[in-house]
Amino acid sequence: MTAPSRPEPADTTAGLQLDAYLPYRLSVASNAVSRLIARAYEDRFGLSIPQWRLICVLAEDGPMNQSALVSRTGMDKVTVSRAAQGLAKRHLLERSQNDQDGRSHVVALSLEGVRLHAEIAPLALAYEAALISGLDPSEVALLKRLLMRLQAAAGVLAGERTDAG
Amino acid sequence: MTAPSRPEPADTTAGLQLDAYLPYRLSVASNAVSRLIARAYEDRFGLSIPQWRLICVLAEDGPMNQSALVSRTGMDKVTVSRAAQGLAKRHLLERSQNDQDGRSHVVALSLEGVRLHAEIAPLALAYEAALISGLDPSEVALLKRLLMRLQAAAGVLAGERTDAG
DNA sequence: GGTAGATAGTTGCATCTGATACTATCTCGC
DNA sequence: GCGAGATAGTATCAGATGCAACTATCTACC
Repeated sequence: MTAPSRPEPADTTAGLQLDAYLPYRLSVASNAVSRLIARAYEDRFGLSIPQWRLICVLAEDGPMNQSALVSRTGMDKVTVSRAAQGLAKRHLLERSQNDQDGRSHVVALSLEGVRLHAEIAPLALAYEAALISGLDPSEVALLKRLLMRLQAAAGVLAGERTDAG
Repeated sequence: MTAPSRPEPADTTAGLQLDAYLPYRLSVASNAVSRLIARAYEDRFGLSIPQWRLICVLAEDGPMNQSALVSRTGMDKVTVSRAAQGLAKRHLLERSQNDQDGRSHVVALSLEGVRLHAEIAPLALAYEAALISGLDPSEVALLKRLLMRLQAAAGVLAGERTDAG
């Protein structure tokens, strides 16, 4: 029954500990990795993360219009628009009229863009390898799977529209 | 041996696939979760993520000065300063002079801040529970461990100063 | 074939973020 | 105690971000 002169701070946390809180761990880890990667691309190639993502997708899947890039990358359409403008200004990609639809342009990597992608890809893979060095491949596979699950769960909780409409 | 008229775009990816690229998966998952959480705190309690983190740390560990908050949360000192100012303006925390050091102030949750934390904590835990529902607890534990490993690896690669100097 | 609503993409704006520079205070060595 | 350098915190500025509004074009229906 003695009231402690200095109450335990832990008493007030109601079972919540920031260090063990998944959204916090996720955000801190992602920020650390993103900062690392963003700096590497920016310093060496003058590319932002959105720009690099567009290059990757276009290299993987070939030409497409911007709204396809939006759904493919999950980025905002404004982000995609500005990234594409920056890349076009450096002639890393080309926009051609879409005969089927006057509103949209078909975006494609230029030869120079393809060359840049081929140059960066090994570096990107090296960064990934360095990050996961010491981890078991099965752990990495599980990690990626869990991240996709979390992303999907967050989308559902945010009231994301699904195909079922 | 016939050359295809439309070359395989995958040929140019040099082994890199964005969807399987860990930094990408991490960033997308983190953004989805962060957006969800940030909206919940902002809409219901008018709190930003940095502000919420300060409240959590102060509730857990008790009063401390801002630089301790910086090292505890890993956030920028500017971010911490602004978050603390916002909370102080709402009287959710109090700043008192530090007799030992005239430069720093001791930051502590007010009674109202403690009450707000106690109110939000269950919601925060509910969000986490919803996000990981369907996952095995051992998977969640592994996920948190791997995220900390990645964060540490990114810090090392970024040339982060360690205690060893 | 003309009008209403949907869609592609851009621009404007308000906010957040972090790097830099600055003030105030502390510490150390003389 | 006094000056040089370190540290706590704030102010200022530039860039990134995303929402909302806008233009241009397409589609559907009458």
